[in-house]
Amino acid sequence: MSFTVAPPAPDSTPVDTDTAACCAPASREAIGAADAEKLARSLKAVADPARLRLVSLVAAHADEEACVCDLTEPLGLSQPTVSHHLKVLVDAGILTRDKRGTWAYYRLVPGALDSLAGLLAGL
Amino acid sequence: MSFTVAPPAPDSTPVDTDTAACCAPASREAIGAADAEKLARSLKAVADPARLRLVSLVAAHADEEACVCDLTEPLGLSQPTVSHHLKVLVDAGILTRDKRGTWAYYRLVPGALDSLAGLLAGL
DNA sequence: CCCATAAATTGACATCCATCGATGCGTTGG
DNA sequence: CCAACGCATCGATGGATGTCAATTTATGGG
Repeated sequence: MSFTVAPPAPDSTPVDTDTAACCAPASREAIGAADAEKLARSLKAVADPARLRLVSLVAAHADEEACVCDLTEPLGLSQPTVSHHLKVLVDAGILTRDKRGTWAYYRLVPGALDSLAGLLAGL
Repeated sequence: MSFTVAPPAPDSTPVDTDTAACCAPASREAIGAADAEKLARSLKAVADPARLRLVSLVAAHADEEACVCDLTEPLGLSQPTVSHHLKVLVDAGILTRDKRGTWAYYRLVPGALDSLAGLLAGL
């Protein structure tokens, strides 16, 4: 969604050519620093055992939505910790939060994981 | 910490969760704790701007291999830092190292990124 | 031999991060 | 109106992590 793989910078930076020292030159453009940082931020959100299990637990639920009370016990973590991880996943655009009454229901953002996986495979 | 998170049982189908309290029950099994930790370790290796750019730079090279001397300057990081990141990527099975003479050439492990992406998308 | 180069290792340091207990806020039910 | 419940936030803390300067190791050339 927000990741533009194409480099927005037309290159005021002279991409060298002078060295040609030990290796072959680049055949295509690599990822830009800004895109790398953005992609890394998204990957960091998923690169945690607890958060991976949270995503999996939410995806495994029958109607693909789950409340915190259902996620705390199978993880073996305290309720504040689970809330923290869920907030990270929501901020990263992986999950959505929907508070109905006393409970907060989380569900997967459709295509979010696939988008991440696609960007990773297309490096 | 009243109980250990990782059961000694093999990883395939460890838990049968009793039915939940407030929400719908799980329709399929979620990822196990051991698998989550292993996947998280691989994802952590890639969840860093510098390492993402390293992977991209290596992949972008003409013969898909690059030495440290070619990677230090475009990253804007010191040589020890680049060496450190490359070691992380090699340890994670993303890159391979091949020292020829004075130079060390790094290249992508075929299918490593796709495998990671597949595991991520299949959560 | 000795020096120059390439890369890895070490040690130190600052920052980030996962985790918890305690607390606050909003909702539900009696 | 008040107690109970679900969840978020706060503050603290121990451990992991990214970064660099200095040093070490290994290779090659004069």
